[in-house]
Amino acid sequence: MLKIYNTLTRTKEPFQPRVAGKVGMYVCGMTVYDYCHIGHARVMVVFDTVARYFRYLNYELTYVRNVTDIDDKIIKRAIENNEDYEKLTERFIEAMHEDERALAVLPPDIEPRATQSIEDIISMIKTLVAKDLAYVGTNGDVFYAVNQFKDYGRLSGKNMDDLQAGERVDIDLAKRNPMDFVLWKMAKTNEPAWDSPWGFGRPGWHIECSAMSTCCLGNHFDIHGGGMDLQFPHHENEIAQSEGATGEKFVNLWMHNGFVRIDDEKMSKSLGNFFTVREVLKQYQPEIIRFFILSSHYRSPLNYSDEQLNDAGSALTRLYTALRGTIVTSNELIDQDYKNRFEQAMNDDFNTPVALAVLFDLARDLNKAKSHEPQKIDSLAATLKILASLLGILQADPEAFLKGSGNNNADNKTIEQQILARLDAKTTKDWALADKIRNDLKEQGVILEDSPDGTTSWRRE
RNA sequence: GGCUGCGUAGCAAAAUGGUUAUGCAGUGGCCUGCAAAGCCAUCUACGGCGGUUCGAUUCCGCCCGCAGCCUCCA
Repeated sequence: MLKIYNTLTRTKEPFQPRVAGKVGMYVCGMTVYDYCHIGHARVMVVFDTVARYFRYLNYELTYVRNVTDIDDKIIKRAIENNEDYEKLTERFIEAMHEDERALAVLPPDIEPRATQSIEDIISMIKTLVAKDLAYVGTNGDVFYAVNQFKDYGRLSGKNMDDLQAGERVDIDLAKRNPMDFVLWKMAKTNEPAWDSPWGFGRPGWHIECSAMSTCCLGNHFDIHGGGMDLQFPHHENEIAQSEGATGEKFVNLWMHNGFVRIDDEKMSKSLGNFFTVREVLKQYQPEIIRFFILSSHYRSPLNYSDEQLNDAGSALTRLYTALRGTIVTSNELIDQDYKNRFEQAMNDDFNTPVALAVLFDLARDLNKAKSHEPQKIDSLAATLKILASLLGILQADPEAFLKGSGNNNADNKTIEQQILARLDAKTTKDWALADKIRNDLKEQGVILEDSPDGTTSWRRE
């Protein structure tokens, strides 16, 4: 039985789909004005893994992840770059897709964009205004009247009075209540704008997600996800908008992933302490990044450091080494014990660290089978590869992974030649020469491994 | 100040009211010409103080420390 932690109730709940056998999941995606950093990668990988697991459990999943392609930051960046804002967003959407593919993140089923959903957004705002949940402020912007929505603050555990007691900066006098938030923002000269009953402008950030999610998945759907920081105010506002407009319950289950940190501090654009995915990819194989992300539970903080990435690389190397030389053919050989243990881990709120631990136990068994019980090799290897596929890892050719890491110099052909030379030296028992060749390669980051059958395999460290 | 959450061995990271997590690193052994890889064995734990309990790292309370949200942020 799959259990998932629900932010709304702060407990793990047995997962109950709204419609038997089907799941609708919406995840807040990127605002595309810059390259994705490792924090964004975490969202993509985490929810990709969730999506893979739902499909594995035979749910008919509709996975929606939006793209925010119009907002203040985009406009600002476009002006800085002296670039058309649509060119800018196209560029970064393409870059995002490249990063996704590198990280083995399967594309969502639907990827709606704010600028392509303007009609839906306007119609939702109209409804909110008609229901008196929204009003036009003194500056012409349309605001949501937070006081009109009784459950406001429930998701994030905020109390309205406490919030108002807090020191809020820049209270916008156009609003009736400082907590009210923008639904429709009037355009300044030369800003991108769409016509609306309130004049030319653009949607506020929160409304687009309400409009796009309900359009794609219906007024009421199963799962809504995103980073922790979106809990308040973004998701709180989404609930107020959607439930306010439709009069129906919006989402059953809210999932929030933890942050990536650097030196125990949140990685974020505003702090400037972020690493982009493509930056990290220059140093590490993409699968190492994915493994690193899955090596901690999705709700825990994840500290980013070279040491951690290197460890992830070593760990993956161990798994691929176990898989080396095996041939995976059929699914029917899958080992039930390991499958059960793996599913148990994943069923417990997607506990990927435990799921990975199962894979390591499996790898040890596989290594043992290689020397003692060859008849078990095929089944164990198949089990390892199939279970790993649910996490989006171990799908590459082991040799390709083991030889492919590193940013070093020696080309494969030279390495192979050196190995042949060393094998000659070994047959004449010229250990000095054999060891010299091995050491020279080692200095270039190439590790040699002699096998009992007289051949030598190699990998990059 | 209010509200969340966290504090596990050298590092990372899980589970659990009494029994091996797991990975990397260390130590000893097997294997090897020597290595590497692999296998076997093994050393480092549960922030502090109280309480509940036959027994707590695990439940409860307090304290200390850390992070996040309360403003755009995955």
